[in-house]
Amino acid sequence: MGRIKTENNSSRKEIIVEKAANLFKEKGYKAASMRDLAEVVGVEAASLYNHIKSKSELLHVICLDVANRFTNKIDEVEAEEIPAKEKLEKLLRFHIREMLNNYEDVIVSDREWKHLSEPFLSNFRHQRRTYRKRFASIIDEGIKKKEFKKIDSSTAVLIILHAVSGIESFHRSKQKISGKELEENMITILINGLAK
Amino acid sequence: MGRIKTENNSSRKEIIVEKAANLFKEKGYKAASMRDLAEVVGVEAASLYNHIKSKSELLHVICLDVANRFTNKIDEVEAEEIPAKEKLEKLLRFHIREMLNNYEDVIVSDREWKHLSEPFLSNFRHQRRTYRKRFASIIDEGIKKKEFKKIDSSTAVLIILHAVSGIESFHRSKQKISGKELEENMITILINGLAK
DNA sequence: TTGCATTCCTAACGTTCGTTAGTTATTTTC
DNA sequence: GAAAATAACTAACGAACGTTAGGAATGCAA
Repeated sequence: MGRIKTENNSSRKEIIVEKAANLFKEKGYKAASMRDLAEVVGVEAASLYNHIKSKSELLHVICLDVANRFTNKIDEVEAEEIPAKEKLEKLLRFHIREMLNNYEDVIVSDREWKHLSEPFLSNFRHQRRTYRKRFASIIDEGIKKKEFKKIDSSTAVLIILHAVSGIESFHRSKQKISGKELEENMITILINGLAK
Repeated sequence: MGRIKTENNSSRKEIIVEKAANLFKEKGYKAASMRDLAEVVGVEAASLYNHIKSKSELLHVICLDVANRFTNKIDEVEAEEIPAKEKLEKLLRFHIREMLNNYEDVIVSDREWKHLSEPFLSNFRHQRRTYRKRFASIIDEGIKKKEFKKIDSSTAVLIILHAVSGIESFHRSKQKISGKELEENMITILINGLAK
């Protein structure tokens, strides 16, 4: 009867959530069963319920954590008194680094949030919408101050956020370039464009 | 005992596939049940099996059709003798228009292909990889001819393809701008960048 | 209008799912 | 080292799933 190994000051629940994020990313929330998760954790399925309330709680914890990370960052960036272009770059670099380092939760949050149960679904939708509006405001600010071209800011947000989420494929591919190179490439393309 | 209405020369199977694409897009492949689909089609679940072999066949038909549409287009574009920049723009506009007009299948194919069963999964993976390589080659060609900046072409492909898939959120939002405007905005941002 | 193919229905199958109950083993606390 | 708390186990539940079997209704060709 081997127990869950609890190392690095992390509780058993935290370990389960971490393994769940990995599993949800790999198979999708619906396709990942509690028995799958149990096997990865090294325990019987029923034992998981000593640490968590339900499968949906796992998704909720993951999504909430990701949402809070990005909300905190945009709070921080908005407060700085720097040009909009720098604000955008800081935010963009944060997105890229999150996708390079903590990508499992981010991908799950991005892709599986629809399966959240109420009231968390409504909360998440609201937080997401608010975040995008604040992001668009930064771009609008840059347009007003002639730092950016006159484009539709919500389209720009849409492009940026989805472009970043494409870093997932980078993880799967035989990475010919480093994370740092990827970051610089993305910044260049998105801010300065492909054309010479 | 109401039959499936078969209008516009489309067979009953085609109608089922169409409704399935819509349902898979809305709920995800795994979360969408055959009973859900039956309800949308207006029939009992078992009746669907007079027209299709299995649930997974539906996904397979959708993904294969999308993959073929894009493969045909890149065949066409590659054959033209025009600058790489124009090839890219043509391809990009095709992606955008597909996402504006036939987006349901495209989204499902993009997001749910992992649930394909063998050998279709391997085939799809191969076709996808090949497509991206050909796409990257067009960009590399542009770099060599000084039409584009010196960037990593596979990163550029990654950004472009995922940026386009973000058009899905555009469908959901109260579209303040038109499809045509969206298309021009995306072309501008991706090819010329945000910065002025 | 009869005969045949098609399309639908009801009923049910075997599986897998998330989860609970009750029990046993391990760790922590004093 | 006994008592209490924690975390694992086995067994099983009811529900939902994809799918099949077999029969009834419908549409089409003669």
